[in-house]
Amino acid sequence: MAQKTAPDSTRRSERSRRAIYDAALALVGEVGYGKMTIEAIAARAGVGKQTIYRWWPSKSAVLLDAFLDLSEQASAELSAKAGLDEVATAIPDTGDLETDLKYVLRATVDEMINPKFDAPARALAAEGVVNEQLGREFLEKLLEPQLQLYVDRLRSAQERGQVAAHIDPRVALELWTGPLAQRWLQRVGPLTHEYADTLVEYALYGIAPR
Amino acid sequence: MAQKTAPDSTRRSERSRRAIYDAALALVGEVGYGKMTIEAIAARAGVGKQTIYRWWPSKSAVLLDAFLDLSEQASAELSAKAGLDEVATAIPDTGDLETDLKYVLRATVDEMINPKFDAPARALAAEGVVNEQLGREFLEKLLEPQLQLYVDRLRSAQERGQVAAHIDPRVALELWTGPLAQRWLQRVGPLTHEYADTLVEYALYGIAPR
Amino acid sequence: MAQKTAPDSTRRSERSRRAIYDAALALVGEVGYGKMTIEAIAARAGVGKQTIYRWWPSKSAVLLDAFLDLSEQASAELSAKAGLDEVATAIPDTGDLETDLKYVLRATVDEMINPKFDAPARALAAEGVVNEQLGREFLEKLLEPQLQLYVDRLRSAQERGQVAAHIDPRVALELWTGPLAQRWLQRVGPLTHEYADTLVEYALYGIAPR
Amino acid sequence: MAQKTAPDSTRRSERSRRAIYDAALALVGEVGYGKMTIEAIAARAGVGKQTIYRWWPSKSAVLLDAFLDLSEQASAELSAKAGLDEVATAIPDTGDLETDLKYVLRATVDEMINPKFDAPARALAAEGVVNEQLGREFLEKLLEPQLQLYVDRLRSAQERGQVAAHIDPRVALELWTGPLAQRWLQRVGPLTHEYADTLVEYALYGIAPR
DNA sequence: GGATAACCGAGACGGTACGTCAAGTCTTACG
DNA sequence: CGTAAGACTTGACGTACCGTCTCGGTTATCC
Repeated sequence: MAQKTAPDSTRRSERSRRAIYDAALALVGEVGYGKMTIEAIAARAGVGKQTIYRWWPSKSAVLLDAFLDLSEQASAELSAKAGLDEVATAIPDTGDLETDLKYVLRATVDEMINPKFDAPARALAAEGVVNEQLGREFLEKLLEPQLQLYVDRLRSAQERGQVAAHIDPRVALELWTGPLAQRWLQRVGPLTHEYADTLVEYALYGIAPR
Repeated sequence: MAQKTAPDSTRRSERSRRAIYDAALALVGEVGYGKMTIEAIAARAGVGKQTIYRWWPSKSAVLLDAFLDLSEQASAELSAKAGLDEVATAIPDTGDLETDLKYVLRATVDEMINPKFDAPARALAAEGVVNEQLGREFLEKLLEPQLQLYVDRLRSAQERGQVAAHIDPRVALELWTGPLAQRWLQRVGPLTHEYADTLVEYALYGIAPR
Repeated sequence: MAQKTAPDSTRRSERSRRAIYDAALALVGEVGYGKMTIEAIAARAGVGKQTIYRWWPSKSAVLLDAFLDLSEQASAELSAKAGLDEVATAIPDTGDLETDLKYVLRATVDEMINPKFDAPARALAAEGVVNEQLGREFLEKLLEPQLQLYVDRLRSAQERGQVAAHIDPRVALELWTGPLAQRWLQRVGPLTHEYADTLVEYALYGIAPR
Repeated sequence: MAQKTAPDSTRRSERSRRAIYDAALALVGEVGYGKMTIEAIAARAGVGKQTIYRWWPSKSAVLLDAFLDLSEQASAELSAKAGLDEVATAIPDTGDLETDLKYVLRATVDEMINPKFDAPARALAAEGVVNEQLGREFLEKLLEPQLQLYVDRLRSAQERGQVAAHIDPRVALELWTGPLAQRWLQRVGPLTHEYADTLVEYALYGIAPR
């Protein structure tokens, strides 16, 4: 375990961490990931470069943490606004799978379009494509939990006979997450609520005549 | 006109271009896109840096051209091996859509797994996520032609009543290209022939009980 | 009174001070003055950085004190070994100036050659050349007392008629301290006992034919 | 010969070199050697840092070259002013050693007092004390040639019987260069023309009664 | 004998400069 | 004129220390 004597996190400056997150998110939006530099983050955050290097191994790691923090805050806010005590952690289950999926997918589209999320998420996704280590972290911490919600919802639908018994939920969910991701990241087509609806219908009933 | 007196492409050195392509593809495989530098390409190709800057605006542009060149060569070779006079430009049409799609998707999986293609394609895809200009070019020159083949094949199937009339082929094809791309780029799950087959089945017949 | 509430020296840790001296002297010998850092001294001495900054204003001040301490110890030791109660504070006065000077200069050469003294003394001398404040302190605390001994001895010789009456002792002594210092610091030539002897002879009798 | 493929000096930018010399000399005077940084030299010279690192291994090496250049210019100017075709390369030889030495030593004192020379020369001397490699270069390129002039002049005097035959000129000259250097570098006393004269007299005729 | 103020070790912090790398531009000499 | 070579300015990299600033934890008097 030849670690470089890891820093003592109890003495960490909370104010610096917040400032770094804010600076990173602001910069990735303003100049893009490629031109975002650690020096610029440090300068904008009013922080020494070393303070960044002490706690993160790379630019992408900073941005990942900043984005995770942003996501947490955002979902906490959302839940608070909805008057809930706890953070919402599931896809709605009205009993009607099609309706529920369309609802969630429309929300997903909205998020993908929101520049506040788009810029950092896109940057992280891109970096993850090429940097396996980051990709796995991105997957594990952000994507996987979301995907699991679909798995749960699909199982519930299966129990009610709304999804065929032989279907593997883990594969099925990719019928809509895959296309959405592709339109988002590769700009293969416009990202609209209508598209989301169509996707749900095609996925549920197939494209072959019934 | 403030154009920088564009270079005269008739006097361009073919040998240099080839060497640059080879160097770029080799380097992206060896050190990855992020650590691939123009200087290294020039050095490895035995070429002056200016020769690269004269003909391409950026690292990603070089790699895109190199990869396009590689793709052309590869498909030419493939066609030649198959004893054909021309390059294959269509998805097989045996009359059975399911079989044909499975065939093509398995081939796609094989390509995605082949490191010779994976490294540069992945790098370009990643860069395209974040660099809109490059992304559009990547889409237009590489993805779109492939997608169009699916559109054609789906229309043919529609005519034969194997795909419901109300289905939009342009959206339908994303039911499999999307998930495949997601597994490839985001490592959401393993990329296998079985997965490709399952995808085709789900897409064709839906996940709801028939 | 904008004094920073000077620290209370009665509560000062003797053990820390000693450890700092030892560390400073060891380091200047091992890595040289330029590469000796306050952090390294603190680490090697097992001391917090603040403990150094509390008591000294700069790296050179630490080293100066460390060296003064070393000198005191050394001359105390020397005197003890000679069975004296007090520290020797004068140049021997056998009545023969030439002999006495040669004796002292040979001892000086020996000290200049001893690496234990050479490393820190050289570092301090160098720093003093460029840092007037330190230079003056070095001069006042180390050089001047030594030089005064020569003045005293020369006056004694003058009284006995061994040195011409019109000679200014304060200048005369530089006839040998100057050359010795130059050979030591600027490596203008080898530092040997023979050289010391020659110097004394030339200084006493001049270089013109008598 | 594991050199890092030394740069091609024929393509070197003369303008950059000059600007670097000027900047280094100006800075050493303004902020002192310790606070003079390579970055500041580069900035002041309007030059990239790499251009400095390409041609010199260290701050001291830059300053040494700058000072050598300054010295050359200065002595060329001096000779030109005196209406000479060539650079003066000897100590005057009027036949009277005492006069000639006093003349030269007074000029030396003037130079040591001139801040334009003092700042860089002092810095180099200090660095040379602690950095043997630089010290040797300083000695070889600057000091030694000066000292050799004294050797020549002394030999001439010896032939004429003005210096005793048994005297070693190489040692004798240190009787005045040593003290001068010590007063200059260690501030052991004031540097004046009178001091220079006294030194010559003591050195020539000794301090013992004749 | 318990409070309390200082020093102490440790080390995080905002900074500056380091020496290196590569970007993109410019100049030189060759074919 | 395109080219190989490579010096140039610029700017970011990741590291090392600077000197300042908490943070607990010992001492070490002083009530």
